[in-house]
Amino acid sequence: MPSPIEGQARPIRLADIAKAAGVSHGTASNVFSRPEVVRQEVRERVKAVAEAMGYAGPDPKGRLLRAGKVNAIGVGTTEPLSYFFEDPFARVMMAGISEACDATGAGIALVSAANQEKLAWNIQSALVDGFILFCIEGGSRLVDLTRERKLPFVALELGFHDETISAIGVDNIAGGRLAARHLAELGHRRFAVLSLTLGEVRTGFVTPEMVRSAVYTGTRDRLAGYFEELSRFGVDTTKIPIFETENEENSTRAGLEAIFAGGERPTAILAMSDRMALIAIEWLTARGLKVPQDVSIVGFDGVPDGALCDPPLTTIAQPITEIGRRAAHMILDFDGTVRRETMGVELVVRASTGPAPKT
Amino acid sequence: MPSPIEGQARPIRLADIAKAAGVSHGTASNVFSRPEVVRQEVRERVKAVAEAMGYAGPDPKGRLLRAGKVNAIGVGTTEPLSYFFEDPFARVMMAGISEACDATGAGIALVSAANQEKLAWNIQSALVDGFILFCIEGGSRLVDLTRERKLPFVALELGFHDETISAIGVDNIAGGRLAARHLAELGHRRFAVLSLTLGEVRTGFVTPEMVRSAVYTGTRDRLAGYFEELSRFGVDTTKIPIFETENEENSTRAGLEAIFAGGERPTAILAMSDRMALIAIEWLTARGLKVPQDVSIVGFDGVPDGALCDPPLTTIAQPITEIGRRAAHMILDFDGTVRRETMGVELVVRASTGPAPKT
DNA sequence: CATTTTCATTGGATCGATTCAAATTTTGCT
DNA sequence: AGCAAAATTTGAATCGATCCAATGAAAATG
Repeated sequence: MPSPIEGQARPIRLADIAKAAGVSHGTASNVFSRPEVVRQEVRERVKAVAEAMGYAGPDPKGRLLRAGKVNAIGVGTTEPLSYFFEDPFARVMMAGISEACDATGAGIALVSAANQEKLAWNIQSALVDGFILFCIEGGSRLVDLTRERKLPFVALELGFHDETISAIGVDNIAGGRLAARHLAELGHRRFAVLSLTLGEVRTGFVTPEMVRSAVYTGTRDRLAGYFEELSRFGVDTTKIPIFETENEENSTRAGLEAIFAGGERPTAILAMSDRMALIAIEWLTARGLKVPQDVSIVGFDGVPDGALCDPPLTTIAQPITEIGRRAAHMILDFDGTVRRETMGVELVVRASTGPAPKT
Repeated sequence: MPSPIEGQARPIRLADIAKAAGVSHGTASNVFSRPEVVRQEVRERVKAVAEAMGYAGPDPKGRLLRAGKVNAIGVGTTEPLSYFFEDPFARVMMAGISEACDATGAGIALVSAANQEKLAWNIQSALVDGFILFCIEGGSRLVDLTRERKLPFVALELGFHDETISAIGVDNIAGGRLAARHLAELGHRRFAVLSLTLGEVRTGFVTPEMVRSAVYTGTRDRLAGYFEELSRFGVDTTKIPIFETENEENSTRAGLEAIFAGGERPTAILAMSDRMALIAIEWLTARGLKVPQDVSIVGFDGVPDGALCDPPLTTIAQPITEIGRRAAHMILDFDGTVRRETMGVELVVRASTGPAPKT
């Protein structure tokens, strides 16, 4: 007798149905994929046989090989998979990607890996038509791996000097300037920067030397924007402490400790991500420093959380959803060309910035 | 002439490499998938040829057919894809699923569709080893479609009388009782219920008749839990208004309008989801009613947002992450058996509930 | 030197479908 | 009935790999 759990006796194939129904593979195939070309009587007979034999329908694995197209786009990162559901920036981006995929009926495959080997394998074996890459830390390795697949792909953040790959990002220099100008106009003259990674993952204060050799041009550009603008206001930018974090709690806190340990405390913090800015607000508040009365903070990204925290965060907003949408369309409507798009950013003034304290 | 963008001249196959390198396709295959069995000299030659010809590596499409296993689990819903990144409940669940997938190196494929036909096609053609189904509205159709695939699948929420499908859910009756007892003990006697869907999607007040014929036993059980417990406190449950919503803003607001339009206003609201509870808090506050001084609210789910809102939400917490983890493992370690797991729930008292107002 | 082991390589079979030119059957018309 | 046109059906080829039994070559053993 068949075992209680059906399915371990090798699954039924289309060929089995064809034989049982006394038709050719071709006809059997047509019954499922182009029913209109087969005579009704035959169609019904084949369907009945399929039903009776417990056929699961044409196996997508087989179809795929023939058809060539998966109809899914892969989204890759070196972070764990939960990043997609927990990080506010990633979530908004994914919402944009989802929108485009929903509209065309494409699926989304999330690809990630804790360790390097698995990452390689996962990228190499992902069943997708193209990739969208979240280039955070480890981004260049991710890009190299993906390039191997010879599938279309887009890097989010144009943080690469490599002009041969498609990418969508924002005007980081303009964003940096906007943030800096806002603070300078409020009278601030003593600053500190919470920076994203410049190259290899590390943590700590950054020297001008390191800035020059930065791998991530995105980080470098934001910094350049900050400094260009501050120079105009007569600020000596060489004195500004820059602390590189891993854009998470521990290293950001460490950075704040280090920055506020010095004698000349800043009255304004330029954070390269809302995430860090939010952590900074919390840290400062817990330390008894008022935001913005004692210290002003400007973030970068424009994630929804920034509007909800206390005080609401002044930030440089990226059109995150739109970037996601466009990235997805680049893959979905891939035409073989390399595209590099730079989106504009916007200063959103909320309550985390105020006039410099008079001292 | 070859176009400027490489790749449209039919991609290179393993067989091409084999021929060019003068080895059999068997050996060529081994070079990539079991390099240790081929002599170093040969291995290097083949790799060099592959490199020179711009071979992208063994195509997963081909490998898949042979190997049979995709190494990815599909997560299905009838909501749009963005649901996974925006809904707080779904996000926590996905985090649990992600954790399990990360640990085993599996990928996640998100499957959804706006319209019915696409849903069918997407489920039918998803390249996955099994499915986890978010059974919100339209759940039964989703289950039927998935069953056709004859792949392992798990329904989240045991909201189905059908005992032949694997499912993980919570003890809804116990949850209902916990919520009701908490409020009753605070002295409340006038209640209203914001309910999830009972069957077909609709909105409006619910009759006892409809409750009896509910398709979603999850909804029915929560209701049963509420009422059983309230009866013990001498509350006439037949007088309690039950408003069925679509678990989103508009219908929940409509429900509140309807409930508070009546003469006898409730002093306590039993919401079957934190989402509705949160909307209710906002609605009441905007109306000048104080939570919990005028109206107490208990949610259901235990999403993180509930702890952050004002006032923080008292709720029945499900072990959401754990449910996600287990669901993923059911697919990943599928052993052919049907499993139905019921998880416990917990009353989390925060500030949205307080003593009944003395009238 | 003959014989057994070990190591590499080969090439055919297979995974499960779709496609398409050719063959066959039906239908339509005179 | 006779014949062209239309509608169905067939079966071989293809998609791109992996697997494995058989074969051949080289190394180890008696």
